[in-house]
Amino acid sequence: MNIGLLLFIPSREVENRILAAVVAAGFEVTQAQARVLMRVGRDGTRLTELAEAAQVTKQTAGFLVDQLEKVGYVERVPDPTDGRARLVRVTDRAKEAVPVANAEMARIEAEWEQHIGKRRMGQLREALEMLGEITDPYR
Amino acid sequence: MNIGLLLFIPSREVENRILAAVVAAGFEVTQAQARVLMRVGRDGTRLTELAEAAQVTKQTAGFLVDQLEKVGYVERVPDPTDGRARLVRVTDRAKEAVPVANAEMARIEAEWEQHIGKRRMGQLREALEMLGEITDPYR
DNA sequence: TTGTTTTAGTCAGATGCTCTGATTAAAGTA
DNA sequence: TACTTTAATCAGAGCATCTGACTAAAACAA
Repeated sequence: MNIGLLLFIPSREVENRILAAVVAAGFEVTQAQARVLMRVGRDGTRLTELAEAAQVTKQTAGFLVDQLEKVGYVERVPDPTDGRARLVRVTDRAKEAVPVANAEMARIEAEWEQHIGKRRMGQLREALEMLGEITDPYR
Repeated sequence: MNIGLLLFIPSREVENRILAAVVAAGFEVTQAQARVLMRVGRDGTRLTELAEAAQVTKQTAGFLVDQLEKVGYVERVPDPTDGRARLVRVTDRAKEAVPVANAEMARIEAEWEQHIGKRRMGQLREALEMLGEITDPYR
């Protein structure tokens, strides 16, 4: 079986379940918004960086940040080091979603480990981290 | 690092590169169309089955099959066993894309094996196949 | 300093993919 | 036969994404 599909299936499982958990906890956010939100750093991140990290155009990132801003999950503040730029920052309200997402992620990992064993989980993670070195465009 | 993201990055790499190779070979097809096309079986597949396999609604599958039909990559024939249904079949023209996709897949796997080693590739595949047992909704 | 080029972001417009809800026709069932 | 389920389509809508054009600030070159 095609390794692309083998990778895709569990990755979608993770995405779907984490989003479902966050939505169930009362956060109204879409998959696309979440992908952008996930990439916002501690001290704020520029739109251009978000676009690169999420693999979308600046326009798309801007569109999604507009929506996130409208519902109060991010805010835009001026970048003190560059008059053209603004920093996107996660609000306290949105930060409350983090533990929800982490808990679901831990649950998924536990289920997987239960099924394939601790050893194989370790091998899986090791192989994926190394693959990231050659497939991740953001590092 | 989040294992969902670790899985997603190489899976996207595979999808992007295979699509790019197929498009470069002169086939005009989109990612969404390709995902449906990939699921059409040897002797034809019903729209409903395609929708399930590709994780989309029947309407979406129908929309994509319409486009694929328009450019001549699939055809719809009556299902002899059920008057309501029709079978979607891949045309000879579209079948020519298969070796192109396979060649690119082989190239990717070779690159990965070069980077992480044969042993880890084997472990990766084994772990993913086992994970498929609990995460793949179509088996 | 002034002029040119690059960079950060936005505006406008279009397309593509996906969904929900309603409908038609055939098949299966009581 | 009458009812229910299934396969597919029609109609309408929303979201995500893109390309191209633009503005303003910053960086750089002469």
